[in-house]
Amino acid sequence: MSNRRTIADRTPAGFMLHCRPKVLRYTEGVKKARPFPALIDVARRAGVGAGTVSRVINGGQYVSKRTMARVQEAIEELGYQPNVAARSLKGRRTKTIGLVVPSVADPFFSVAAGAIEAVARDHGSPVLLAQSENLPSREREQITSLIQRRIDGLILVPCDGGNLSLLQQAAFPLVCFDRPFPGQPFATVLGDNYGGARAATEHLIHRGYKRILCMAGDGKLFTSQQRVRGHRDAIRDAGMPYFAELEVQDYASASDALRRHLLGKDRIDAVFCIKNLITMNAYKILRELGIEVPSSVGLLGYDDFELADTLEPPITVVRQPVVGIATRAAQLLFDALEKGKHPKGTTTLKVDLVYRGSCGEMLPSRRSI
Amino acid sequence: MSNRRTIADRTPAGFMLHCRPKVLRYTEGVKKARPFPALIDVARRAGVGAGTVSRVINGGQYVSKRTMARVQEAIEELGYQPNVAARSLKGRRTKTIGLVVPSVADPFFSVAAGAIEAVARDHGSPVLLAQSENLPSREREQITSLIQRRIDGLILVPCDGGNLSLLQQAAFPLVCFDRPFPGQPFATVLGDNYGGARAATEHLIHRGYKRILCMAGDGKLFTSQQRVRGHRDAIRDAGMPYFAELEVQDYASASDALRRHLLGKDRIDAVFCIKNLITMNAYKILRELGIEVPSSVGLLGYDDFELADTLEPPITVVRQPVVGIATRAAQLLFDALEKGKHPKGTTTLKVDLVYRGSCGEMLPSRRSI
DNA sequence: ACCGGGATTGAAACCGATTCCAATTGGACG
DNA sequence: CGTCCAATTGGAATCGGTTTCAATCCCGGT
Repeated sequence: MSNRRTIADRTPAGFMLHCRPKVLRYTEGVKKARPFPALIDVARRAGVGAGTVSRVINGGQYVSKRTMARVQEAIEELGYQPNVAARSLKGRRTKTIGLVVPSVADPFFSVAAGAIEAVARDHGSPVLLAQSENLPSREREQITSLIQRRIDGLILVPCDGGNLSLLQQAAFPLVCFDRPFPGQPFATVLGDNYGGARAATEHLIHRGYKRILCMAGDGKLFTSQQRVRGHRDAIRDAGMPYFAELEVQDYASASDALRRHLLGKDRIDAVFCIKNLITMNAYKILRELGIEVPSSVGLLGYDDFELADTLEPPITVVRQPVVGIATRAAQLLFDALEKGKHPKGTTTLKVDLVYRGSCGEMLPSRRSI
Repeated sequence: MSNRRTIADRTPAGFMLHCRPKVLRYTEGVKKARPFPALIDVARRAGVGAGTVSRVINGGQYVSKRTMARVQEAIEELGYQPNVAARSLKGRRTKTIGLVVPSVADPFFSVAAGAIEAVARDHGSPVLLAQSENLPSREREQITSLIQRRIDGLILVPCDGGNLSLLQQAAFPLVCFDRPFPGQPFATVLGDNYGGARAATEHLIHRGYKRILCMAGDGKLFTSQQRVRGHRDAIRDAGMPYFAELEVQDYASASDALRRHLLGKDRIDAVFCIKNLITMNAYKILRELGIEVPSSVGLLGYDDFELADTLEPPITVVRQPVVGIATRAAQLLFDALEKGKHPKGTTTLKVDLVYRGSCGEMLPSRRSI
């Protein structure tokens, strides 16, 4: 049985053809099996118009106390929850932001995601989470999906410049995080990769290490490139010879390369690891080979990690202010959204060199870069 | 020149009063500054009706090849992106799921979140991420926020039973993850906490340890309780005496308690840590005090962690199949969404006891529980 | 030229909010 | 008690899609 009602029920037949007026949207008494009560249901229950309920929900300007109370009561009774999708259709704001990271399982990005969610929540916007896996095509899919959901703004760890047109068309505020957008002046927040790596290598040199192996991970990534650059410049400025073979630019061969350089002739006497997991891996290998750290070989890692201070010896690292970077990025985004000040330029946050002992330092301490 | 057409053009004036027809929604020539082109823009560009464009987008049933091509072209030219909010308003599906975890910075949950996002993406649904911090009030806020966004389904790590009514009213599929919903038969996926802990303690006992300190973390959490229960039962079934003072139920006093029990009289000879971070902390303290592991004191942790196999000695742990649990939860949810089979009951996944050496085992190996 | 019927198509209702506008109400005041 | 102005209020258009319905098109068959 259909509860659909057309004008035919109320209009003389002759009118039908030329003048088909709007049908009443909700027919009283007919209970639609809607999962959630809608605003109109609240309105009817309180015996007021839709506009009035809307006004009550949005701060209650121009609504009498009595009406307000009645509406509030109806809202309570029905357990009314406004539909953000409908609201944003008219209002142009979804109160939702997007976050695209390579992988949330990565401790760096998971901590960042946590901090970003916290800021977003304080502003009443949940976070739509997407992972790009550092794949341009995946990134594109994810951004498209977020655009179709009309996010108010996006925090992105760009892995590719190819999606520029997508982003330009979208025209919502964008903040890049950890990496800049290739060749574009989008707002960006990141740690001082160059400075951190440079200070790290200078430290190694200063401690007397001469042949430093640089384990760079994925050489195509911006962070990796910057850190390698800092490393190279430190070597050059110290007047030391530069050896191309002492840079390992990919994950796959990293372990083998390290082993080779630790055992063959022309042995290295220090390892500079450009990322978390690489450092841990290098530590494992050094242990496995029974090489003394720091006396035979020095070890220095980029990114701090749980237990870095507990290993034997404790590992000296460059520590990025992850939460600070993430929070800053989120704040920039909400400044743009709420105060309209569109963020531009790059914010580079200082990093710390945390002395712990894997390069032969005495006491735990640190220096700000 | 307007080709705006109201019914007035075709209707005798007298009809107007009683029968006020709808005005055409878009007047050509007036370019609205809309951030994104809408379906109607595509329709006009292609010279077809809105319905036709909609049909093209949704699979192209009942559309001629020629029209189809024309519409596709218009979509390309305008860079049209459908508005999911508008779509879901009518269609009742937001193609978005919610995920509420205590904290994404926690490695356990970040890995889980990554796995869940991966499954969700495969189904074309991004994930709305929310953190509860294990606070009931926060959990409530977050769930409310997700409901207002009309998520299709929710994966929840419940920290409180107080939000039941909210969830019941919402009536979307819900899958609990890592913990059950207190007193409710919602679908749940978790590891075998009881069995894992029991096997762990049995192992310690079997290795000859007699006085085992159980560091339980937050004793109010389900996982903690289950594991403590497994631990107790193992002790009881071994016919060993049970000492209440050997259970530490909160984080704050954990370190002090451990130190006390390691140094005072009636010393313990093993530590069973119920969570990741607690294990790492215990390891630090054991090291700091110069206590030999496993000869003086045995150490066993719940949850595997990076470097557990590299510490000296490598740490024996109970390993949960995190990705498996998370993936299963996500799959249950999408089964519900796509195949309509509403999930019920609890799925308990097996855990592994990974023998590494911190309890005096010989070789690395493992046993499935 | 006429007819039946399936393939296409456009128009308009509808989803659930916001917002503008016009109408009504209420209170102060003369 | 009538006026006037401001505070309230209801109604309708609108956002951007989906979906139903009826109209039209196109065909072969007669």
